[in-house]
Amino acid sequence: MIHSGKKHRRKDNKPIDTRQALFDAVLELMSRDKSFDAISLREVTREVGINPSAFYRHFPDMNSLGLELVNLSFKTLRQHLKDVRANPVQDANVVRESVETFVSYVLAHPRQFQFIIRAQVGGAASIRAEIESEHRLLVSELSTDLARRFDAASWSTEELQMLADLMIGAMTRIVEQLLIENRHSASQAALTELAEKQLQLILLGAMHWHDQP
Amino acid sequence: MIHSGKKHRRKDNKPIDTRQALFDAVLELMSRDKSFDAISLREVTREVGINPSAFYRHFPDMNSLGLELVNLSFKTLRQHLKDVRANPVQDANVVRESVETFVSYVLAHPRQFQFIIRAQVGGAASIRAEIESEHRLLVSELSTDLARRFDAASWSTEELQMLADLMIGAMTRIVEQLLIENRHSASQAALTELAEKQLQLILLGAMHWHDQP
DNA sequence: GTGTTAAGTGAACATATGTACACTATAATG
DNA sequence: CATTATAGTGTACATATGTTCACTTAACAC
Repeated sequence: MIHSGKKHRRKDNKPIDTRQALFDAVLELMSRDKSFDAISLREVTREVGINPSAFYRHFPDMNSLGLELVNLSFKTLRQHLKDVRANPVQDANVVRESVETFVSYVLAHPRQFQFIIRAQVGGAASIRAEIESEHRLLVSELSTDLARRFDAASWSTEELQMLADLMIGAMTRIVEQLLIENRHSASQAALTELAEKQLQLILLGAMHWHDQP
Repeated sequence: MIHSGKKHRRKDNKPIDTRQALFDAVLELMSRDKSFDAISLREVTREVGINPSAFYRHFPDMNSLGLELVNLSFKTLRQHLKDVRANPVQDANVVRESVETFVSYVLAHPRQFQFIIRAQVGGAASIRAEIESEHRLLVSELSTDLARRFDAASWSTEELQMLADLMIGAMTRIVEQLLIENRHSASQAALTELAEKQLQLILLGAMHWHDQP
């Protein structure tokens, strides 16, 4: 008999909690100086407090866990960016505002970003590919945003993507330093200011990009 | 008795070769979809073809091997950059020339760069710290270069470092895509052009950085 | 030559890993 | 209430790991 309806769920949603706990365990382990593919299945179940065999009730292997975690992380990130876009900054200093809210968001979800950043270059090809495609999505979204702010006629899609890629790249590196290097608030302020200046410089370049044909 | 002179070496320099072979083995293994801290000591010795115990004749543990590999990789990279600086580009199109020679260099030493990029976020804190300090060195060197090309009076050291960091960051991301994503020459050309445009845009921004006080 | 020292071997160990299988408990469904 | 599918347990096994120790080998210094 094939179940076409909903899956069975406990009253207290225990299975879902365990699933989430497995995600959390991976994030927790990675926040303790480990790359994703150096984390063993048994370590994860140990962290959660379940039997190693129980892992297979939720994922066929660690790689699948990783892939789902990528999607999950990007989904929340994309939702946040959507919210930010929904009420755009009125202030004259758009860059300052944007960078600051983004930095706060990163610092509020450090483990998710740490996971993404490490898995992006660290692990298996399938996971890297997934992150790469999510990254491209972000670039596209930003470039359509930028299209609205710049002279749409003179900027080609490729140029806009080049610009968006540069901006996201700069922010990615800021995030890396924010999370991996050191976490005292002194350097956080410095990094925020660094990000602001770098983005401002990029925008300045963009404003003069089509000065001489 | 303490040896103050040279160490004993075989006629055919075998010990040195083995040491190098251990480095090579790590690079080779990392080029096959693995982060540094997911590589076992036994894997490395297996790749070289020696007994696991023999590893300890050369390094106390994998971490030390990693640290030395970082230094080695950056030493050759820094030497290359020094050579490039020695005969500066005469051409009007400095950016194009610089990017193209750098991309060729990266493609000629893919495994070293792959190692650096992966170890930078992947592994143990000590290795990350070592890469971070080497990175800062590169930024400093570039910023003194830039000081010569820009109006030295109006640019502060911090601003120069901000600019250098942005440029190196952009190139780092290009290297990542060059090595990790895909390696067909079609995308290589596209990435080279992307790098050129991004650097040009950054320089454009830098030229107008002090327009309005 | 003889002795010394560095490099490499082979076997052994305690421990960790992924996965399989039979099992128990429990929540939802009929 | 009886059935059933899901989540989790316990055990087991083959395999992999880091590290140790006693050993062989071979190059160089004398």
